[in-house]
Amino acid sequence: MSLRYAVLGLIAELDGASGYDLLKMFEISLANVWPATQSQLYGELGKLADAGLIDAAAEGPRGRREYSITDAGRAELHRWLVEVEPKKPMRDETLLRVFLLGTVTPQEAQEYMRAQAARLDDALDDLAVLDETVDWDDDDLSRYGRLVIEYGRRSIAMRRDWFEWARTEMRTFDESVR
Amino acid sequence: MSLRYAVLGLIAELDGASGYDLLKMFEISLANVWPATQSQLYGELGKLADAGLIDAAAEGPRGRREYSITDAGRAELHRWLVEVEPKKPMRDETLLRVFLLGTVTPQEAQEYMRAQAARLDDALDDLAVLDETVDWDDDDLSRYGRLVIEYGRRSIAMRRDWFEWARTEMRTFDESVR
DNA sequence: CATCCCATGTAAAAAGTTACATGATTGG
DNA sequence: CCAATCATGTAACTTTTTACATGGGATG
Repeated sequence: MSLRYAVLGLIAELDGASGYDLLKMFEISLANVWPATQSQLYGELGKLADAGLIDAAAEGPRGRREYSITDAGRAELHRWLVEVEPKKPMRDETLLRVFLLGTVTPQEAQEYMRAQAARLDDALDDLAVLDETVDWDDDDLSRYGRLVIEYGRRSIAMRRDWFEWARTEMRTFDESVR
Repeated sequence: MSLRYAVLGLIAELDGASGYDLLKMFEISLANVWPATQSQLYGELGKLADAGLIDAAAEGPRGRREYSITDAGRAELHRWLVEVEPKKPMRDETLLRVFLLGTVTPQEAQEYMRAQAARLDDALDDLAVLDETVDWDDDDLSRYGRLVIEYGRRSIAMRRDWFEWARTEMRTFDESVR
């Protein structure tokens, strides 16, 4: 159900946005938070309009349709944000691989861990560049967006450190096997 | 496609496991890594058997069917682990909420952040208890499982710290608005 | 006037969730 | 013998992904 609130929330913050505008937001700002495809987005816009949570303006220039949140929509968004318990069915493919790393040779496992740490190091660099490139405004989206970027930075740094730590731990496994 | 390899990998490590045995593994060890329901699991076992990646033994005591990995299955698991690039379409509902926190009052936002930090503190305590309760064996699954637990611990600690940091950051937003 | 970007929509498939359904064996 | 646990299977639904399809408007 979160997609629904992601869309509703974006419309609340970006009044008068079109499906296309929202799609760009999903691609840029929400890419690492709550990705959504064009297909999902337009479908959800239809459902939100049917439910009376958003209003669709008449078609503009290229069939463009601008949306704005209704009072009912604002109330529903608010309810979700403050009342509904977040649930966390987090799936982590990288961790799954680590969990199964006992099925390959120690050399391959080491190499895997090393490559992951390196990949995360690169990601940290990219994030630093991004942070300097983007000119952060003072609107809500930018301010909260910056907090989310910092979250990403800490998350990646933590993962990198863990991969390096775990790699040395795994070396002690190999020794005990020998 | 990862579910397929989660199942295949578990069978590789726990030779002769039944669907039921695997389900317990998903509930206990993989709950926070790659959750799967009974429904998904039995379906996947059928597909893996059809694809020749696992062998199903004849029915035992209570209709129990024991699975073991085939050479083709082991090769396919290996290929996935070392050759296929992991992809990370991570969705984070909590982060999505933070992203949209500009739509509620500063007081409500503060309370949300505070509650999240507290929740993560509790989770850290639970994890410490779990770590002391479980008696870790020396098999692959236990050793790698411990690495994954440590990942969880670091991840939760990082999140807690971030929530506390972000909460104070958000207070400066409110001041500039006033 | 062609190419890029704006702009929307739908169909089909894969993945994941929830619920229902059934029966055997073991331990107290 | 009764309850808990072992054990499997399927149906219906929701969510997510991938692909196809179409056309208008701006810019060089």
